Amino acid sequence: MATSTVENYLKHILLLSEDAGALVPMGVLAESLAVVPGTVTTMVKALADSGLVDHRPRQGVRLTEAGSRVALSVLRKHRLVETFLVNVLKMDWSAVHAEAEQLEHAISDDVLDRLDALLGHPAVDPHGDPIPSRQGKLSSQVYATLATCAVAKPLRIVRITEQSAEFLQFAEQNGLLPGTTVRVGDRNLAAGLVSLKKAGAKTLALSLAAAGKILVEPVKS
Amino acid sequence: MATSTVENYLKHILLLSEDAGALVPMGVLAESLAVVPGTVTTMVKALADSGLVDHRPRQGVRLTEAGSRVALSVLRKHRLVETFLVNVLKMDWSAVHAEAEQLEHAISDDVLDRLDALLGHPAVDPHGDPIPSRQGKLSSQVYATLATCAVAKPLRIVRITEQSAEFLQFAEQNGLLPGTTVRVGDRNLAAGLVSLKKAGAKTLALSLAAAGKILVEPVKS
DNA sequence: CCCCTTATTTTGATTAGTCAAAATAAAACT
DNA sequence: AGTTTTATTTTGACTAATCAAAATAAGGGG
Repeated sequence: MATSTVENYLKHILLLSEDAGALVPMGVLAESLAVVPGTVTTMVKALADSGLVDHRPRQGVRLTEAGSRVALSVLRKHRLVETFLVNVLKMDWSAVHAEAEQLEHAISDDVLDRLDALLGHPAVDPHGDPIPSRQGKLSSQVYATLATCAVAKPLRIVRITEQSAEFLQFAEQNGLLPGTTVRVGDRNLAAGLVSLKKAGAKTLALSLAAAGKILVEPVKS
Repeated sequence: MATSTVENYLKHILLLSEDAGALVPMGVLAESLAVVPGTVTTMVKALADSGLVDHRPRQGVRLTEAGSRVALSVLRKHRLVETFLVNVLKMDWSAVHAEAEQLEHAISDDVLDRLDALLGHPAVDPHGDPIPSRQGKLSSQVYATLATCAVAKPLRIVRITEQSAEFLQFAEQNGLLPGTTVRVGDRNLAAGLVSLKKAGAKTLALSLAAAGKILVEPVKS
């Protein structure tokens, strides 16, 4: 099991590499980790020995496949924990980053999966940053869902991520088809309910699970 | 801020001292921490230097006032986290101890308070062990509440911990007075609801907040 | 009272992670 | 090209936490 220091190095390398595979200069990494450059050189060489990074002396460092897996897992924990802290514990936006910084190293995969389910499998965290999937995919084209989007803002439904006939019928009967514009009136995570407003129609209540299957994008107005 | 190793030493000393102030032998502590005795001697001397414990050479160690505060705070985190994992994330009883062991060192007081509120201020964890109060009081005579007790088992109401007239009237009108025997039918933490069964009466739904104010004890039958 | 067992403490080493400061390589200007 | 600036790497040292194994007390029989 990687120590939390190792996890941090990998996470920072991931976040600092512009596009996948780009070399991160040692000085930049040192700055980001609030550590002197010499320390980074030492650690990075150790990480390279364990096969987690690829170290190009005097040039920089990048993640290997194995390192990338670890880094994405840590990032997933970080962002899901942030989402939990804001959506369930009603914590302040600005305070959650520091908290998550600690918790991301202490939380197990099992707990994480349950948290993910509780939150309705959000695609983005409260800041709008994409949450890597369980399989370690970090999609750049990310849609929010009705379970995770901003409230009160007008949204266009873009996709229903559920194949079952029952669910699709339910969506059709309530006019929740791709293209439709809706707004989330209120979201009560404790009760697992989302209330939805459609122009010229009465308010509709939706379970969190159902809401999580409806992808939306902000309407540019 | 105490390192998590320090927190662990203090927590173990607390749990191993039969009554407050009893000396814990070094060997017992070493066993409990899965560490060789020499290590414990070294660490305990360091803890004594920081004023967290009182070390009696060749006899044992006990917590000081300051050490006790830290230890109780860690224990509170551990037990509240366990309660959260079982009651909200529906994790297995047996698995939560190891998880909480990690999380207890990563969680802030702020997060803990919010978790405590979400759970309805439980007095005991899923194992029935008492949860220290925010002020660091660990009551030995501990009652469960309708928000935290075992389901389906018959329980006698022993106390209503709420002074407001409205609440007491509500309790009286629904026959929830000390001495009454009830059973919890189902508890849905996501929805914040507890359903209550009284012999020869229809099922009654109660909010988690209300349930948390009603202390009960198991009926010995 | 002396020896023997048992618990505790010392001593010397090790690992992970860090810093300060000197040494080195690469880039960037004249 | 030659020199200066800048980034990186080395080197030596430190802290927290640990172990192995030797040294030291404390008690408990005989």
